[in-house]
Formats: sequence, C-alpha cells, structure tokens
Amino acid sequence: MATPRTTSELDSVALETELLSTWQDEKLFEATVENRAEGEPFIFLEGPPTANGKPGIHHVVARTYKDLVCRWKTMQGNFVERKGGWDTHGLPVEIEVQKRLDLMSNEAIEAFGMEEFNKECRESVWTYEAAWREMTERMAYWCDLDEPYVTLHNEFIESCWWALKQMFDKGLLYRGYKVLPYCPQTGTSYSSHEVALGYKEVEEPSVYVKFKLEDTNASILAWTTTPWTLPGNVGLAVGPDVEYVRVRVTATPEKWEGHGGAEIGEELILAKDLFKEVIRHHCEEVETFPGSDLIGRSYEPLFPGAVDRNGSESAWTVIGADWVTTTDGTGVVHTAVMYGEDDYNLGMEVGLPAQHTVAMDGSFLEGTHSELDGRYVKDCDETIIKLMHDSGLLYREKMYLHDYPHCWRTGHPLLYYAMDSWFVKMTAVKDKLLEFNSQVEWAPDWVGEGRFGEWLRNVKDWAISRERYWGTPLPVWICGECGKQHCVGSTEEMASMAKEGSPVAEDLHRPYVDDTILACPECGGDMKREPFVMDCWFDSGCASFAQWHHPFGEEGKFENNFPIDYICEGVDQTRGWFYTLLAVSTTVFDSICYKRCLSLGLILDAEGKKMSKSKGNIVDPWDHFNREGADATRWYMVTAGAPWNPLKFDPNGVRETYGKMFLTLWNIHRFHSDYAALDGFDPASSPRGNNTPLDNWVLSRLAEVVAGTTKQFEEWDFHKACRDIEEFVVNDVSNWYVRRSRRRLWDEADSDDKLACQHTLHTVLVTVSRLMAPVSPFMSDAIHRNLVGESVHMADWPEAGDVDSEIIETMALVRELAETGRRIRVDADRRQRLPCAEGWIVSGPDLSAFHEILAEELNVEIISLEKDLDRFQKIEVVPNRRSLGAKCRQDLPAVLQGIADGDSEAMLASIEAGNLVISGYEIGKDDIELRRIEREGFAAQTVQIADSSVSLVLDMSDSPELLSRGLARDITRRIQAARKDLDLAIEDTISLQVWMKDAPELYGEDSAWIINETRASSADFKIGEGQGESFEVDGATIWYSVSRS
RNA sequence: GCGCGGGUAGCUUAGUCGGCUGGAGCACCCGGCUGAUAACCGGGAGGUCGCAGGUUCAAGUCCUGCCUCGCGCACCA
Repeated sequence: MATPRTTSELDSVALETELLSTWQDEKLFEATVENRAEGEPFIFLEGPPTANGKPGIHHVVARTYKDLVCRWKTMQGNFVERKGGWDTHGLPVEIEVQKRLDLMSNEAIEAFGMEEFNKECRESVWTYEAAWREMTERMAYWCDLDEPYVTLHNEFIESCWWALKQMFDKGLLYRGYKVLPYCPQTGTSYSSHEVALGYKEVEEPSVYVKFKLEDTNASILAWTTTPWTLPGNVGLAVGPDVEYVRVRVTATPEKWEGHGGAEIGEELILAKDLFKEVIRHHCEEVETFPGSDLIGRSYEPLFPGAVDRNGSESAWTVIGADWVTTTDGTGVVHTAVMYGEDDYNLGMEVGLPAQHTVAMDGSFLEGTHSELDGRYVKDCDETIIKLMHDSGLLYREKMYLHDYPHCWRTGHPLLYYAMDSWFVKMTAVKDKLLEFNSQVEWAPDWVGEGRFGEWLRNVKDWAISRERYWGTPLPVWICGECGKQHCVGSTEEMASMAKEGSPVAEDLHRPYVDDTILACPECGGDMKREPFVMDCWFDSGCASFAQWHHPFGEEGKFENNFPIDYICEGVDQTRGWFYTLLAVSTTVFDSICYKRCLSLGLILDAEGKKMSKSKGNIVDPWDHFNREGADATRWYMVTAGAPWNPLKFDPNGVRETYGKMFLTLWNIHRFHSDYAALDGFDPASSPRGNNTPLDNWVLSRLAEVVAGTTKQFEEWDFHKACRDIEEFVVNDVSNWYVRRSRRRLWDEADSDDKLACQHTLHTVLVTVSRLMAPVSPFMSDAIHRNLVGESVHMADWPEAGDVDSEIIETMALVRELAETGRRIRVDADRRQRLPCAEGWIVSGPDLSAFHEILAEELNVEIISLEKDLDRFQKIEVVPNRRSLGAKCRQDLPAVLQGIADGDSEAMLASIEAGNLVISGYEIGKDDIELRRIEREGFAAQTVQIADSSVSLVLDMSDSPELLSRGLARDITRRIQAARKDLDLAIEDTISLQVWMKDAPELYGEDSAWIINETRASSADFKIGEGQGESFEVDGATIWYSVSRS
C-alpha cells in the first residue's frame, strides 16, 4: 500500500499500451499463473484458430470470453494454464495456395509437385500469424503463444496417429463408401460448408420412368431429376404406410408435351396422393393398397448389364423405406446406390449391389450402354431420355426448377458420388456420446439439449479420410499381397515395420510418408499407405492430448489436464470442434472431454447482417483498440447481451461504453487519487475515521455488487454482472457518493470525516477494479496499481462483506425524495436555488441520518419529521389483484369497480370491523393494500417505496433571509462559471465586483459566503446598474465582473 | 421443409410465479442544476409488446397457427 499518485486526463490508448509493456517487463502473465501454482487446477483448452486468415472482431469476442473466465478463475485461486494452439491443416489452406498458384485441379497440383505444394501450404498457414499475435496481445488475451501446439508438428501428428490406432484396435475404423458432393473437374469432394457456397437455381429435365414389374402386367412409376443415375438403378423405395394406387389407362390426353406416353390399357402404380399431379391420361382405378404390399416385388432392370447382380437378392426389387414421402415425384424413389446418400444407406441396409456406373472423371464406365460409355454424364440427359422413350419406358418428362449444388470454383454441377473413404464407427458409440453429453454443463443449456443433442441422436459414421495432400496422413498401410490392413500408432512403429531399404519419413507429411513401405507382418509382402489425409477436424479433436504429445513421454501432463474444465467457441463449432472433441474422447478414452462449454452467438453488424468480406461490413478491432481502447471494446461486447445471443456490433456502443463507464470510473479514481496524493493519504497507515451513513451505504451496495457479480459469473450471466457493476459505478458511486462527498475532501485539515471518505473510496475503487479485472484488464490494473501498489491480476477475487439492506432501502428513499423535491419545485414554479424555509417528511422510515444530505439536495433550511400523518396525507385503498383474483374470479372487474368507487376511509373502517362486502364478496385485510397519498393544496408529492408511502412537503413561503440566500446562490453560480471560463485553477483567487438592481437585500453573511465560495480576495457589492456580464433572476438584474487577483 | 433462438419506443435493451400505470439507456424537445466528467436531475414526446386466434377475472408473460429475422440440418428422389 502506498499513497496514490495524482493522475491525468484519460488517454485510454496510451494507458493500455504503456501497461502492455509493463506487463511484458514484469512477465506478469507468467507470474499470475505461477502465483497460483498450488491452487486447484482449472483446465482450459484453446480451440486452435487458423492463421491463414486475418483475425476479425468475432475472434476478439471469443477471446474475451475465454480470457475473462480464465482470469476470473485465477483470481479465485485456481491454477489456470493457457496453452495457445494453431490449426494448420485442411482444405482451406490448400485452396488458398491453389488460388495463388493457379492450380485448379488435382492434376495441376500433381504436375506442380506434391512436395512443393505442401511446402507452400506449410508457409501459407503462417501468413497472418503476426496479425493474430498483435491482436491477441493488444486485446490482452493472456495465452501462451510462445509454446503453442501446432497441428502440423510431427509430435502432434504422432498423437493423432496414436489416437486413430486406438480406434482401429477397437474395431471402430473401417473402409467404406460415403456419398459426397463431388466435382469431377477438380477431382475434389466438398464439405457441406463449401457446398453451401455453390448452390444455384437451375432448370433441368426430370423424368417419370416406368419400371415393369415381373409378376404382373403393370409398371411402377418413379421420378428423378438426375437421369444420369438411371443406369445405376438397382432398387425402388416405397413408403410402407403410404397408400398407392394401380390405374389403367382408358384414353389419351388432349395435350401432350415432350417425350413419353402410355398405351390404352397400360397399368401404372404410384402414390395415390400424387396420381392427379402426375398422370395426364384418363384412367380408371384398379385398386389401392399400402406400400408394404409392393415390397419384395421384382422388376426389369432399365439398363440390363450396367450393374452386376453380384449375388444380391434384393437387386431390382421394391424396398420399403420410411423416409419416402409424397411431397413430390410419385411416392416411389428410384434408387442408385452410389449416387445418393439415402440410396447408399438403403442399399447397404438391404444388400443392393454397390457398383459404380460412373468413373471419377464423371464419364460413364464401359459396359453401361453403348450410346453412353465414356461420355460425361451431364451431357447424356437427352440420350437417356430418348433411350427410355424408344423402349416405351418413359411416361413423362418435365422441366424442374430447383437449387442444385455447383462447384464454387469451376461452376460445374456437383455429382453426389460414393467415394472410397475411411470411417470411424460413431454409430457404435452413440449411447455413450449421449450419456457423456448429458454430463456437460452447456451454456446456454438448449444448445446441449437441442442443437448438439439433436446432432448426436442422428449421429452418422465419421468419414475421416480426404483425398487431399495437405493434412495429417492417414496412418493405415495395406498389404498388396494379402490385403492386410495395419494402422500405425507411432513413428517408432512405422520405422520398426519399414521394409528393408525403404525410406522412413522424417517429416510425417505427404509425400514423404507415402514412400515408406512397410513389411506385412502376415505375409511379408509390401504394404503401401492408403493415400488419404485425415479430416482436419480430427486434428483439433485430438487437441486435448495431442497438445502434450500424449502418450509419448510428456510426464503426466495429459493426466493432470483431462478432462477439460472449460472450453468456449462460437456456436458454429457445435458440429465442428465441440463434436470432434467429444467424438475422439469417447472413442479413445471412453470419457467426456470437457465439463463446461460456452457456446457463443454469432456476431453481426449494427444492422443485424452477418459480417462478411463481400458485404464490406467487417469491423476491424483495431479501429476500436486505437480509439476507445481494448477495455471499452471488451466491456461493450460483454454487456451488450448474453454471450450466446447474436451480438449486433455497434461501433457507437463502444463509444458509449467508453464515455459512460470508463471515463466516469477514471474520473472517480482521479478525484480520489488527487486528494489522496495532496493529503498524503496512505490506506495502510492513515487513521480510519468514522464512517458516515453515506459511507456505510456505499460499502453495503459494494458488498451487494460483489455477491451479485460472483453469483452471476458462476451462472454464466457475465452480461448481467457487468451491467450491475456499471450501474453501481456510474449511478451509485459517481452520481451520488462522489457528488455528495466532494465537500468532505475539500476540507484542508485532516478531518476524521475526510479520512473516512478516503478509506471508503479506496475500498470501493480497489474492489471494483478487482471485479472488473477479468473483463477490462487495463484500467482496473492501472487503478489497482496506483491505489495498492500491486497488479490487480495478482489479487484475489473479492469476498462479499455484510450487506445492510436497511440502509440500502433507506438511501433509495432518500434519493427518491431528492428527486421528488425537484418535481415539487417544477410544479410550484420555484427555482432550485431559492431555499425553502422548511420541508416535512411525512411517515416512512427514520431518515434522520440523512436529513443533512436531504436538506442540501432539496435546498431547504430545516427538514423535520411530521408525525401527524393526516395533516398532509390521506389514505387510499388499492386492491390486491393477486389475492382478489383468486377469490372473485370472473366477478373481479365488479369488485375492482366497487373499490374504486368507494370512499377509502369508510372502506378501511369496514374492513377493520370485518364487515366490508363488495358485490357479494367479503373483503379482508389481505385483499387490499393501503397507500398514503398527499392531500391536495400543498406543495407536496408522495412516493411509494416497498410497502411504505412517504410524502414530502415543502414550505413555499418567502422571507428576506431566504431571498438573500437565494440571490447569493445565483450570484455564486455565475461567478463560478466565469472562473471556469477564465480557466482558473481551484486555488486561484479573484477580484470581484457585483452590481444589483431591483434585487432583494443581500445580507452580510450571504455576501461573505459568496466571497468564500468564489475565493475572492477583494469584493465590492453595489446597488444600481453596473457593467460587464449580467443576468436576471426573479425580476432583479445583476452585473458582475471577475478577474484574476 | 424440419429443429433451435429471436421479434418490446427511432436505436439498444430489462421485464421473476400470469397480477397494480410495460421499466431503463442513447437520440430528440422543454425546464432545472453544476468548480461535476463526454456529468447530473425533473418533465415531455415516442409502444398495435411481430400478426391472428385461444386459455384466464387478468397475457409482453401460457397454448395454437401464421409472418419475419438469424443459425443449424435437410434441400433428397
């Protein structure tokens, strides 16, 4: 503790940047962590960002919530380590490089050279690292960026390999197909994110095709918008509970457009609901039946020989599927196993042959059909339609308008295509996932139950392989001789299994790792690596242990830091990182991964639109760091709303926060420290003085805020906590406590009262800075350092003191009365500076401790308590609706009317006698509330506080003494303004001249008061007209002249 | 289309178990106050509480449907 230094006007940017270098010199972050080395660990995990994009304001939001929780927990005594991390793999990195080097296909990349390409990727991921670091430091996100985990490091990759091997050993890793949107031009399949970029509305031919049943003379009608999938047809799906109809064609239609048609007498089957929409011919209904009757019936293949039966019993039969609907088409879904997700899943379920009819380059495979083989499928629509037409299998064609995904790079339509993939069998651990999820404390809880729970309930096997170049290589090798699959779990294992003479990759990336040939442990044959890399989400999903290079000799780091206590990211990570962390921990450790997860809302611009580069509505955090500072920016983001709600980022809001919260707080601090420095106040050694009720009140409010903040932080309501702190600082401390205490500190002698005030201000400021430190770490530290001599970030989280709720209520009433007094004056047209002789407070609690304050605020000579309530107040009976409503139900309006019409005094008497009956209901004490209101004819108003009513009455009479005092106040006010205009220091003295015309007499004691208040070394008061500045008050004209003496 | 979350004054927002006249802040207008900072106080104007039904003595609050915005899923035959 030490005497505070005086402070200057606020320059928040300078304050913050100076503190940053102080922190750096002191290695303060490290010190705050070490300071709690013996504390209970609170484990945080940083979700790794990618540094190949510029950091934006939304990253500042996420980092604020990460930071504030970690800082808060540290202050509470927890040991909180914060290791940084970088996500460095994945398609976005490749695409950046491809764009820059104009390598828009896999062929182009391979011609360029995979080794070179990956080198470019490796460099590209650091493009914005410096920008990230600067942002992180400037916003005071405390996180170890010097020893971060990096997903491209061999150590990290090795841990990922180890994890995958755990899955492999548990039989959770398998090879299969996954239907993905695929671009045959670039040879790439896309994630849903990228697909979303490329939806285009297109009009394409769709066709209704007849599938001839084998055991009866009828055809099932099915509809498709992708004629190119028809050669791959191996099944028809119907809804078992959907009603179908079999119709016979009786006459041709009047009009017909396009290909197709039907013969008279031909029989067709389709969903009854869709009959009218689809069938153009005149028909008679033969029979109706549920879809289940169709299941198992065989039909003739459209393109015989295009797909081999391959032993399948179910090929070219009707299959039941409950997802079939009758919203469009025919209620019959043409199923081509390899070209649709539902199709594929259904095919696997019932054992349809899984065979491609289309090659990876998008052309039909040889043997499909002589007119189609080798041609690009999208060019074959017309041919296929013609083939169908010619063989009488086409019923209709119809142009169909829909959104269809296109390659966002080349603009070509994507094909849903079954890709060779490796999967983690997440479906096998679904129950575990759900159970673990139920153990996570989600904020907000509905994300856990809703969005995330929904996702888990529909969990699919995780396709973790990608046919790409830049990523963690899939550590699975397959023997070319016997087909044995082996999953490598460490670099050592890879080296020990390497075939004699084979290179052993030192850098674990492609292409080096591709060259490592293993010797098959079964047959000794050559094993080659599966040429995939892993989904980069797998990398970050491994972060909880791979950051420590677990389990490769990291000395218990992992065991001590798992499971994680707290993670925090944007809600868009629900299906991303939130999921992959849980997916990996469930399959590898059979454990939850994190105990608490804060899911943040999206950040929008001030208009509520999503921020995006193309809209140009991106907010650059530096605009605010360099203007209002990081504190105001962070505080604004936290107080603007609940963390999980979308944040409309309004630059004016940051400005407002700065002006209101930080400027005010700074000036409170300045006010305190200036006097403390002047007086040599030392909180440790200066005598305490006797607290006034005002001191006790603000300390009680402080205790209330401490308790509230702690509770709200625990409940994730950071926004509420900070709004309360702000309210306290601005309203209670600045606008009331400091305003009411100014004169106490002006006292030049070391008075008891001044010391009490200084100790109080010290406590309030120190405690408030501790409460604010997690959210706004700069100003809180500057204040704390100045007052305590130590960084706030080394300090303990405050403990709430005793709350005297009586004094808080009393003060609320006092302030209400002060405001009421001004209202009375407005109504009575009496100016504030003209004192009233007397004011009466009628009923209510004892306010005598605050009579002095009230007298000053109200500008009355004497405040007295009026005991005779009836002198100024009368009683009003108001209904208690809650109680009456339960009693009277539908008769309530009549009863309310009865009470409103009744005479309050008479009703009260009846109630006390127990015989008040209104509209047939007996009205008791609980059914009403008593309210006292002021009688008419007085300058008075009544306020209701809690269950008491208090009236304030002001005496409006004048006297020469009062007029003199009022005049003195008005003159003083003008002279003080003049002093300010002259830019005089507070201790400067002035020469003063005053002329008064038509003014009331100014008494000697009042002119002396003016002289004292305005620090006049000489003063001259004259009657008559004068010169210089003048003003009028109540008919008098006053001239005055002020000069420095 | 399905799921989740929003829609309260020009803007930002509070509103508990359904209960007294829907509170604040910013901006605006009028007045007051001030050696008090980008301050403060009083008053005013500004509200179809997204719309329509329903339940209830009583709905911003509960129920149903719809509109609308955001997000996610599915856009599929």
